[in-house]
Amino acid sequence: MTKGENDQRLEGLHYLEMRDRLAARIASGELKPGDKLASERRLQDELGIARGTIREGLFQLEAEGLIYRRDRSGWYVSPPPVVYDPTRWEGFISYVEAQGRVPATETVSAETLAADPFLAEVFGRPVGAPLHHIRRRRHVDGRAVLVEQIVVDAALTPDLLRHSFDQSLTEILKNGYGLSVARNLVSMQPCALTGREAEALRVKSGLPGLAVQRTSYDAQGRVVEFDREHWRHDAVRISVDTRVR
Amino acid sequence: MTKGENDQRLEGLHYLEMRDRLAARIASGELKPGDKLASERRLQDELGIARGTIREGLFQLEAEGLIYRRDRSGWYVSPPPVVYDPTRWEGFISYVEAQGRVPATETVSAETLAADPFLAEVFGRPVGAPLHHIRRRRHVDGRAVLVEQIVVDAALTPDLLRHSFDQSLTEILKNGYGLSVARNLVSMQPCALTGREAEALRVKSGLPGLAVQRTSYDAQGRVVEFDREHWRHDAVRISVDTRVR
DNA sequence: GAGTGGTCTAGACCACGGG
DNA sequence: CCGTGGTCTAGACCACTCT
Repeated sequence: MTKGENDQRLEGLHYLEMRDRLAARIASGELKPGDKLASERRLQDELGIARGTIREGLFQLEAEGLIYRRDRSGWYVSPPPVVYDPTRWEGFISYVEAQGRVPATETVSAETLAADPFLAEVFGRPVGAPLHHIRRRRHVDGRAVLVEQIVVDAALTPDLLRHSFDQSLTEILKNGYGLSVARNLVSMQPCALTGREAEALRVKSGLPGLAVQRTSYDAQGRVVEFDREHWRHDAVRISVDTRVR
Repeated sequence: MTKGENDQRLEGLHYLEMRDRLAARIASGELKPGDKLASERRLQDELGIARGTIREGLFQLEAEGLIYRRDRSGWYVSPPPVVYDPTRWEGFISYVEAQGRVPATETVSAETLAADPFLAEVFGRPVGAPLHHIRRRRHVDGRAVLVEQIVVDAALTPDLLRHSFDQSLTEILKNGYGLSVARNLVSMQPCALTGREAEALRVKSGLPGLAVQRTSYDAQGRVVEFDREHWRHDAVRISVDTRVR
């Protein structure tokens, strides 16, 4: 504390100090998206701070979306988020590409299940009615950013599961079944990624995320699609443009 | 681990174990919104786990929005979030009350400042044009849930700062100046509450939050209001209902 | 096998809240 | 003033990744 060697003087709290210093190096462009940070034990030695304190600072930067971790590999500078307008009926693939990023989709599972009371209510169908359930994981520039579970009414989309869902579901519904969307009901809430979602995104349980739930209706008021998405919190910015009713 | 005294056996990781146990007590209703948890040192003794590990579990529950802390007072069970539709031109006060909760507003500051280049661009006015800046803190049931900075064009709202802003700004703009909103551009991003925002909300720096930015236009396309809000992540759920263009 | 982050312990002192 | 959470230390071992 009394050695004036570098700029090592710590004015305030150690972890905020180190957070600010790293944030400045990222903002200045000295550290660029994708760059790997020094390991926690290296930082520990360099800064003369206990590892727990180092980690406290790293968690803050992670919460701010500036850095992220790859399990047991290291800490990396985050790429910029993609902008997402959940009210628009255009697919993930098209808006990610429009932003100059590389999207990818993986189908985790696809099956037809009987409607439970909640989904029966959503679709306005009897309990037990067949519904297609599709789970997908989606990537931007090679990083998994969201997992989603889509439910569609099997009565409107016979043989849907014969398709490949690694491409655009939007296109399949439109071209294959003449279904298009006239209205979206979207709800979003910050959440913690845990259990199945955390595993699928390969993040530590408890990382902040964003849960998005969307119900899409066609012009006749039928539910075309019911979608639950879990996003990495640092991967997305929501943007909505609306006329006031 | 080998004593079968209670249900104290730990199957997995200690902090996830304790998170799940507390989450279950909250879900079951044994712990209700507003209830205070046992202190960290009490939990340490009761569960036979180091305090750092206890805290790790508490942080997870905090990230999930199930509990929150009052600085150096203790941990409490969170109340349910309020539902917020940022595209609607109705005030905080009315939608909070409509949900059976008690809103409150505090004006932190109100001043007229010259437009910087960014705000000049937003308002389509020259740099240096006078803009009213209003900072407010808003509460639900006595808990501070958001801070906001509102900017309005002084040319459209002469003498605006003579009003009290502890009431509805919506009403003032409509009744006092005939300004109403036809279009909203809203952008949201998970963030970390730090510095000024964290202080104002009296939360620890680094707590996850939601940053909302809204630009409101009237029917003539003039910018009526530019608003930056920082919410506690556990206090709000966003809901949007739109027709597809 | 070496290096990384992930988990955990057992202490310590501090700053602030509230009775 | 006491109890609380907030910060910090200095270790340890584990599970996984990467090469």
